[in-house]
Amino acid sequence: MPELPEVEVVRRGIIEHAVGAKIDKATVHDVRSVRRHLAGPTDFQDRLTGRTITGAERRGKYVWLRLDNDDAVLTHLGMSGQVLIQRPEAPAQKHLKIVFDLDNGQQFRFVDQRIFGGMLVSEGGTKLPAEIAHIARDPLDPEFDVNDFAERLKRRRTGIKRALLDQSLISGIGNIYADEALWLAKLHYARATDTTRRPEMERILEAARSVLVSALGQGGTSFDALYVNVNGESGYFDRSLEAYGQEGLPCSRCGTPIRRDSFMNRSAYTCPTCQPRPRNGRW
DNA sequence: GCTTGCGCCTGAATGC
DNA sequence: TGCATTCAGGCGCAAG
Repeated sequence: MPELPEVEVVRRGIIEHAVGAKIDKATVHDVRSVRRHLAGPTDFQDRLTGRTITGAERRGKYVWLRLDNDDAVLTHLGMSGQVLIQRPEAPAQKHLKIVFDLDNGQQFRFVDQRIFGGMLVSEGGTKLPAEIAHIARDPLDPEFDVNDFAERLKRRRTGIKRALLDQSLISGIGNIYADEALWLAKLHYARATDTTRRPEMERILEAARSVLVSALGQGGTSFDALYVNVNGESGYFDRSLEAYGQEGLPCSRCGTPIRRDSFMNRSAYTCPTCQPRPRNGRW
């Protein structure tokens, strides 16, 4: 599934292959992929026709195209979304949802199997679309404010993993990277946020940056000239995961079998030795 | 205002 | 073998 590093790869690919191009025609093949564009698919298409793409920006796992009239095309890949830049004659993908015919001879294609992702046009949204004003900066963002994050984390009455997954507090961290970061920081997911001390918090941030940077290094390798890669697989899967999905396998630090717990209707993987469950933990 | 849980969606994996 | 059920995941929204 696409995580922050893949989204960043998409952004770079768009800059390389689509910025400067005019959208001759926009076609919505599945209305569900524009369900967050409340004015509907026809309005979505009309607003894009004739517009020139002037840039691509990212906040967390959202990426948006800047248009020459100050509108923005906000995109989220969800669980299974891909952005491809291909020639029109390339065969249509099974789950092709939205196509922009560009005047540079290419097509911008949005493909999404599970339809958790989608696109919308945000009026005047080139700087930061209003629809995602609540999304916090990610820990790699130079303007990420550590003190502000620490303060808000302290005020929470919840567990640390829930907090890491809350995109309004810190963005770009999904279930996989949350588990990896917590393993690296040697903290249990149920650690209460209000009692987390500053050094622990900095350990978590450092760990989160580390997994993101490492994945970004991997993700960047899989993109070529005509294909803006988001193959639906994280580059991070290329290197071994330490905790996520490793149930029963020995922890690489201490050899204790990794444990899987049900958590928020999902999974949480921990090393029971390196990441002992806190006495007053919170879910 | 904050926290928690549901529902969206498909296909692979699993169970009977 | 074939059908039915479960699971995975990010995020918006509603309920508590």
